[in-house]
Amino acid sequence: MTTPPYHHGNLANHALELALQTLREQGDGAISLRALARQIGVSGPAMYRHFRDRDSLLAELAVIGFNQLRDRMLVDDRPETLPALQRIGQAYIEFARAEPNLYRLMFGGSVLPKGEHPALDQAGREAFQVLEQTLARGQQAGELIDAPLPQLTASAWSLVHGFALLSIDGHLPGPEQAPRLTDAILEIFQKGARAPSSTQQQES
Amino acid sequence: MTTPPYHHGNLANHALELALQTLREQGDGAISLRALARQIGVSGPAMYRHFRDRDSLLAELAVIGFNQLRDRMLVDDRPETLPALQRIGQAYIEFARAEPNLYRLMFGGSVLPKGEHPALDQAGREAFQVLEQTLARGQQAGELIDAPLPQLTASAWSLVHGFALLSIDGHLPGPEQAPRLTDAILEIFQKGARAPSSTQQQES
DNA sequence: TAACTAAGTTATAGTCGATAACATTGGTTT
DNA sequence: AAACCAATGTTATCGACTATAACTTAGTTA
Repeated sequence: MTTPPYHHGNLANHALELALQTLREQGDGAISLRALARQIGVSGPAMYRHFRDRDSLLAELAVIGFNQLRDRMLVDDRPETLPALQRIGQAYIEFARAEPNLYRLMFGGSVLPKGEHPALDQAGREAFQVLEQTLARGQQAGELIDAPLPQLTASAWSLVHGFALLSIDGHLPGPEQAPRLTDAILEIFQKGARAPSSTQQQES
Repeated sequence: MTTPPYHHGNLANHALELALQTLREQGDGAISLRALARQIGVSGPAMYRHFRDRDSLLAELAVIGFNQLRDRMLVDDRPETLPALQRIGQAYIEFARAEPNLYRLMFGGSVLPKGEHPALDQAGREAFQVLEQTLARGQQAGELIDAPLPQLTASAWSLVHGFALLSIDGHLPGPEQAPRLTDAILEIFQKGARAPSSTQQQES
C-alpha cells in the first residue's frame, strides 16, 4: 500500500522547484539532473523526458527569473518619468540582490549563451522592454534628453546591470549601504539623462 | 634518443597558456585539467603539483586578465580628468570586447567567488584603483561633482561593467556600432558627474 | 480490446575532479 | 663522490556526472 506510482505525474514542475532551491542556496554549478532525480525519488534518465539536457533546465529557470524581474519592474505607478525610472531601477537592483544566483544565471553569458534558447531570449527582451518603453515615454514628455532611444536604454540598463552584478559579487564596499548607493548612482544617471529644459531640478 | 624528459620543467606556464587559449575559444566551461594534461603530454594528476584544484588554475587566468586590464587602463595621458575618463572607459570596454571569455571569468562571481582567491581579489582591487584615483583627481581639480568618492567610483564602474557584459553577451542591438554606443554612454555619465562649475561645457 | 504514446526503468559508455601510493630526477649536503 | 631529499612526475582508483540505448509500465484512444 502507498507504493509510489510508476508515473510521478508532475516531474518537470517538481524538478524545477527543487532546482530553483538548489540554485538559491548553492549556485547553478550545484545543479545536477541526477541529484534532482534522487531527491524526487526517480531514476536519472527520467529527467530527459522533460528536459533536453541540463542547460535546458537551467534555461527554464532563467525564464522564470526574467518573468519575475519583469513583473517587479511593472511598478511605475507615477505619471512623471523620472520618479518612475527611479522606482524601476530600485526594483531591478532589489531583485538582483534578493536572487543573486538566479540573476547571475539569467545573464551568465557563458552558461547559457544567447541564441541557443529562444524562450529565454524572448523573456529577456520582454523585461528589457519595460525599461525601454518608460524611457520612450520620458522622451515624448520632454523629460529626457533627445538621444537615440537605443543609446539611452543601453545606458540605463548598463548602469543597473553593472551595479547589480558588482553588488551581488561583493565588489562594492559596505554591502549594508547598498540602498543608499543605489540611489546615488540612479541620481547620476538622471542628471546625465535629464532634458535641459526639464522642470525637474537638481537638489542643490 | 629525444625521449621526452621525465620532468617537463615548465608545466605550469605551459598549462596556463593552453588554458588561456581554450578559454578564448570555448569559454571557461571547456577547461579541464585532464584535457590540458593530455595536450601537454603529461598525466592528469601531474597538474595538481602546480594547481591546488581546477578553480585555482582559473583564478590564475583571471589574475592575468586583471593585470592586462589594469595596464590597458593606464593610458590617461591627458591632464584633464574628463578626457582621461573617456579614454579609460573606452580602453576598459575594448578589453572586454577583445577578451569576452576572460572578462566573464574575471567577474563571474559564481565560478570564482570572491574571498576564496586572495591573489585574484588583490589584482581586481588594483585595476579598480586606476579608475578610483582618476576620479579622485577629477574631484580635487573641481571637474567632478563632490559626491562621496565611493559613490562616484561605483557609478562609473557599474556603467562600464554593465555595458561591457551586455555587449559581449549579445544583449545590445547592433554590435557593429559598439564604439559609438560606448561614447554615448560615457557622455551621459560625464554629464551626470560633471561639476556644475566645471569649465567643460556640453556640446549643445 | 488492441494499439499507441507518454513517462518511467535498467544498463552502459565516456568524461571529469580528486586522492593515495609509488617512481624518478636533479640539486644540496656531508 | 655518495647520500639525501624535495620537487615533480607516474599508475591505480574512487565517485559523480551527462547522456544515450533498449526495455517496461500504464493510461488513452480508436
